[in-house]
Amino acid sequence: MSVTVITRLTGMARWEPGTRERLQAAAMDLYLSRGFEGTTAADIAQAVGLTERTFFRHFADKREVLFGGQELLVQAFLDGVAAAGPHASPLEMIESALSAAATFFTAERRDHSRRRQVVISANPALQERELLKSAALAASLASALRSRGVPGSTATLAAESAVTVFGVTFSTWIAADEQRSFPAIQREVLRELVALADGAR
Amino acid sequence: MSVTVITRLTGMARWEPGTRERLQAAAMDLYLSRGFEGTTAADIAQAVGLTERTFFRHFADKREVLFGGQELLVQAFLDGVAAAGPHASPLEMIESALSAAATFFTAERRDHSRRRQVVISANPALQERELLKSAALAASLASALRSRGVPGSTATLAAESAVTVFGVTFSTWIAADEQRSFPAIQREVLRELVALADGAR
DNA sequence: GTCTATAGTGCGATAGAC
DNA sequence: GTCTATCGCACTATAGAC
Repeated sequence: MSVTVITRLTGMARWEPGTRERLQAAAMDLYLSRGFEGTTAADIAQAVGLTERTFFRHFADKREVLFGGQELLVQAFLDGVAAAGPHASPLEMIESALSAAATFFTAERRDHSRRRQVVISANPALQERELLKSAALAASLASALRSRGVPGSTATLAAESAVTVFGVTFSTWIAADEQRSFPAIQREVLRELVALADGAR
Repeated sequence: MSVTVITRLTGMARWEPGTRERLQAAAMDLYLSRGFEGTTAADIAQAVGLTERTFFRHFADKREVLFGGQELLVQAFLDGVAAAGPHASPLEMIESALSAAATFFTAERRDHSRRRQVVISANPALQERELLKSAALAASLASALRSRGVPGSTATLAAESAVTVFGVTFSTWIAADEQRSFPAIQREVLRELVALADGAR
C-alpha cells in the first residue's frame, strides 16, 4: 500500500508513523530467520517499504536497531535510586534501583526477551553492543549514586554490582525451564552476592 | 631496512619476525596521532611495509590489533584461582586470582597502559571490544571457579565481581595523579566492595 | 593477491506539514 | 516561507570470498 493511499484514507501525515518501531520489528524477524549477518540494512528497509538510506537515518548502525527503548529501563534504575529513603546505604539504594527495574520484566515480556536473546547470543558483534549498553547503564547509575552522596569508587562498585545482579537475574529469568518471577529471582541473586562478600565458604 | 637485507644478514626466515608486534606498535602510534577512525588498515600495513591484505591475515578486524596479549592476563587469573588453598572460599579464590593478575601491572607498564587507554577512551567501537574481552575474562574465570566446586550462579557473581574490582583498580592506577602500586590499589578496592555488601551506611 | 558485497557517510533534491 | 522525513546517488573503507 502506497504512502499516498494511506494519507488519503486516514488523513494522517504523509509518512506512516512509528517508522522506528516497524524497522525494529522487521529487523528482529529477519535477524531471527536469516541471522544478523545474513540480513542487510537494505533488506530491513525494504521489508517496511523504505530505502537503506532511511534505515540509517533512524539507526546509527545495523546493531542499534535491536537496542531501542533502553532509556526507559535506565530511567527506572535512576528513579529507584531516587526513591530510596533519605538515610539509605549504597546497598539499599541499589536494592531500590533493582526493584524499580524489575517491574519491566513481566511474564508477557518473557517470550520477546527470549527471542531477542537468541539473536544476540548468536552474534559477537551484538554482544559487544549489549555490553556497551550495560556499561552505559552502570555509568548512569554510578552518577546517580554519587549525586546522592556516595563516594566515587564506592558508587562505581555499587553500580557495577547492581548491573551484574541484574544481568545474572535476566539470564536466569529467560532460561527455558525457569518459573520464578523476575523480582523473585533478583532478590535471590542479590542475597547471593551479599553472602559472597561475607566470605562464607 | 628491507626484508631481503635482514634475511641476508641474519639468515633467518624469509619474513621479518614479530610482524604482529610491529603492526600493533604501528597501529598504536597511528591511532594516537590520527585517531582510530582517521586511520585505515592500509595505513597501518603500509607503515610496516605490508599490504592491507596482510593486516587482515593477522587481525580479524581493525580493533583487534589493540588487544593482543590478553591471553597471558587471563591465564594469570586462572592460575591464581588454582593457587588458592584447598579449602578456600569463593572470595578467597578471587582474591588469589586478583593478586596473580596484579603482577602484570608494573610501574614500567603504566605509561604504555595510559597511552593505550587514551586511544580506547576516545572511541566507542574500541570500548565495545574492550568490554567483550572483559566479558570473556569473566566467563573463563567463572568456569575456573565452577571447576573448583563453586556453584553456578555464585561462580558467575564472583567472577564478575572480580573483573569489576580489576577494572576499577586499573582505571585508578592509570589516573594522572595516582602514586600507589597496582596491588595496593586493588586490595583497597576489594575491601571497599566487601564493605559495600556489609551494608554499612 | 584480486575481486566484491556491504556498511556507513555526505550532500542535494523532493514533497508534504505547518 | 520553514521544518522534517524520505529518496537517490556517489563515495570510502571494511572484511570476506574466491
